[in-house]
Amino acid sequence: MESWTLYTRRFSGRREVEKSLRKVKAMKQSRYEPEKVELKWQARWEAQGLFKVNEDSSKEKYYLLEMFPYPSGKIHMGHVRNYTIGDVVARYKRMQGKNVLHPMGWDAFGLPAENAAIEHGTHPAKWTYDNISAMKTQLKRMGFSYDWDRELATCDPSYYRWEQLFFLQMYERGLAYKKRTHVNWCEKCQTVLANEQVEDGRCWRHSDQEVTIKEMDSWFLRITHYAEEMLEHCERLPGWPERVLTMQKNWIGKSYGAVIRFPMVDSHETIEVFTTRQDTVFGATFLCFAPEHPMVKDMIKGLPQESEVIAFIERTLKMDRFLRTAEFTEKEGIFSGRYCINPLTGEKIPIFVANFVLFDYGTGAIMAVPTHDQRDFEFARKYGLPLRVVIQPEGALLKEAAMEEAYVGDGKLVNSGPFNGMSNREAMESIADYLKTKGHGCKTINYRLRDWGISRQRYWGAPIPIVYCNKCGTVPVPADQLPVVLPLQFQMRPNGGSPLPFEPSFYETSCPGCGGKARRETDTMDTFVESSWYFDRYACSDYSHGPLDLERVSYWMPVDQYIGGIEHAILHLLYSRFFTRALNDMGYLKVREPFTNLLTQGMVCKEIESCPTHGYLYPHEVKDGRCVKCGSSVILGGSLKMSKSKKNVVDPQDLIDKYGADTVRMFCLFASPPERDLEWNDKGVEGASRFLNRIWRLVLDNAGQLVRADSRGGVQVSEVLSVLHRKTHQTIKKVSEDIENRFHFNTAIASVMELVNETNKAIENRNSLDEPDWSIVKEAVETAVVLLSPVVPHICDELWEILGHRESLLTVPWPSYDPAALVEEKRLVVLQVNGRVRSRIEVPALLGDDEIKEIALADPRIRQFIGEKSVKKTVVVQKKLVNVVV
RNA sequence: GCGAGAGUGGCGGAACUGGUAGACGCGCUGGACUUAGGAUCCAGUGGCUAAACGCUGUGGGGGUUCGACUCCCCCCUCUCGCACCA
Repeated sequence: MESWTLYTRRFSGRREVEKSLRKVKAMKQSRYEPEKVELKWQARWEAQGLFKVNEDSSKEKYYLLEMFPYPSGKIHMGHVRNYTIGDVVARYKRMQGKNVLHPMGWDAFGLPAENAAIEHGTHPAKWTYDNISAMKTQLKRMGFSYDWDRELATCDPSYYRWEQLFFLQMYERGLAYKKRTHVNWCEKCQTVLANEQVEDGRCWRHSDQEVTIKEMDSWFLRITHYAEEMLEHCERLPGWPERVLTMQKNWIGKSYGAVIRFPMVDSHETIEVFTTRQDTVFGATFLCFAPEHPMVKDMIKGLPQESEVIAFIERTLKMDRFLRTAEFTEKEGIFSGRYCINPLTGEKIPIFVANFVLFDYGTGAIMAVPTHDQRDFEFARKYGLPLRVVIQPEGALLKEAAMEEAYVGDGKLVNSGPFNGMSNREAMESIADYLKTKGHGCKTINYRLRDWGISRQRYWGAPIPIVYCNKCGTVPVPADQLPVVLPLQFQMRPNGGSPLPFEPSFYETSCPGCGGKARRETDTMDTFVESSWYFDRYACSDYSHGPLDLERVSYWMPVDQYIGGIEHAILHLLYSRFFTRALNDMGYLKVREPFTNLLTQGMVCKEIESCPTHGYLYPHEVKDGRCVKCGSSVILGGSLKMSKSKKNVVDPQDLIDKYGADTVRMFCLFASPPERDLEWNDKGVEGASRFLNRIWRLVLDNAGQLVRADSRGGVQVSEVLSVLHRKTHQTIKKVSEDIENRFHFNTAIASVMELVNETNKAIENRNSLDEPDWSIVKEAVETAVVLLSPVVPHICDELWEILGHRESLLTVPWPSYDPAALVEEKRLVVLQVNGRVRSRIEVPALLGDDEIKEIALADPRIRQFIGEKSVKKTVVVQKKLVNVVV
């Protein structure tokens, strides 16, 4: 109240009011208004078609790709970070003269569309296309330099028709096949999951949903055909992070061992087991089957144990797969009532069915050697099965009755007939050879990788182009009848199931072979199929004569730099590598590896806050460290990946509205190097905004002098300006190297900040600067603007224009530094005594090491620390440091 | 358990092949301008100390070296991936 009267009284005079108004008006004109600047340049870039790119054999190509998004509704911070990193590289490479392909599209099939359709009474297609349009607007608002002419959506028939063609050709080549199997079933998704999509026994997208086993007919892609090659080629991907390669190698899981055949008693059948320890075969005292194994049901038929065994199998299969095979789960099994013969000892040994044996791995049956395998040991002890030591360690004597755990180390063979006395390592080979000559088995290589099950009982996916005919059986849809269009007139079923099996207008068809009545396949493909080749299609997304225009694809592929989240380290990347090989074999591609360099960016994290009674809290629900609902003090839960459920998300749109896209881009890059997790910090965003305001003022406050000054004046200047000149070129060097060698944008930005700080210092007394001085300042300012332009392209283009240029910085060549400008006429040399800094001196740069040493030894502070002691040694480091050892 | 990565101020992070530890930013402190300041500018800011290029300091302990955040050995903690794979 009082201050208001004061205010009005003070400004009551007319002249004062007018004066202040003029001032405000002038201030407004030069104020940095991000939205205005950004919209202006986005419109201009678009009008000029600046981001469009064509194949040009005279230029070196650079294919930069970021993982395309699922159109979930709006972009999140993870997208912003991923795409900002990509955009900086794309713009940088372009300024370096490369022909850069930088496309964007939509991974548009998938479950959330179906769920949203049910929830909101809409159609998955409408929901998806609405989301695409909303997210596209947001991506454009961020100023990313995509060539939108190449945009694709995988749910469009013009995309998935080619995928259906690939499927047919894979079917012809035996790379796609159908089989009845035990599949992972997610009740929430109402569909099958691939092994890779099961995490800890739960659905990869429903962490609260346990995956169960169901028997079902499914289509598979024979990814195992390329297992060995994909494993070997891990060595040829030096541009991939080591940990991703390790995960891929582990997933393929190659192991060397042997298949051994155990003949059954009272039957002509033999049981095959896979083992990596054929050296212990003489110690195999029983045999175990996985409950799923089809042989079990046949061999127990009519036995007194039959019903008991079947009950055990059914009970075991109902259990959660993860729990059943978890390390801490007790080993359980049941005697089948049948026996087989250990082919090397000739002994009759019992056959069990056991919960811990995996049907998916090896042959689904194992020989059990309780003395030398911990699992078998536990099982044998529980069921009172015999033990026989066949490997004796050096310097100890194992006795079966006294053993408390299996001995899994090396040693000499005992109880092993002709192999007694041999080291178990040698016996690996010898026993394998022996098995082979006797016809009992052979050496083999086993992979953990299974074929890729792609059948999904879903609506919102690409139909599998197959028809079932009573007469002709399974018949592929002829290529000229593609696409099998996913009809859009159906609604989702209320329980979430696919309408396709219930819609005769879809599944009723005629057989392409005999013309008779036939039924279409109603399963659709796993959406990972679409993302396994979208990067190829970007090269020619308008091509309509086939899936890929070989000429254009060959120009662009492989992707030079792929950028995305670590969460795709196995699934998407492995499938893409498989598809690339298959398409190469089918003649569609000339490359065998899709991605030369891979950058996996870290997650965007933020501190979570929670209340003991109200759970996770949004920031606005916390006041002074207390929950606004109940007043309890809030618990800080550490920094975790942003997620809606933890209420720690930051909506990029809010930030764009408040600070502008450039600030958001800048903070994402400045907060941490890309491969590390990014810790969100609202104050840090303000810091980024502040810096942009500083550089804005630097240019606007000095616009007159800067525009008038000569570019690159080389005249002799004052001390402070020669430092600035050097700093300018040092910064060019630093920024170029940081981007080029390691994508460390945080340090690149930091060094431009230093340059700006230095420039501000140099013009502190701007009235004393003369013409040549201003040309040095101009060089510094322009360099800062150019170097920063890949990071914050809008403000830089605006400043560039203010500085008197016409073109967008995207078309300006990346600057190179002048090595001569880096040379310093003086150098700071650190003087140490016994490794401790005791003094610093400035010496002329031309001075030799010997002279520097002399000066150092004469330095009063150094003399003081040497004192009475004698100098033992003096180390001189190339004009940088002198260490005197006493 | 196995594999990979990481531990640096109050915080995010620098220090690239061993050579001034803490660039840059945030925060904080003091000051300037201002009716006001959550705007802007200036100065300071690892700890200890009255102060210093004095001591101390990069998870802990040892080692190599004239010199170690950096290399080697042992230990601790955290993150991620894999995990009964026969």
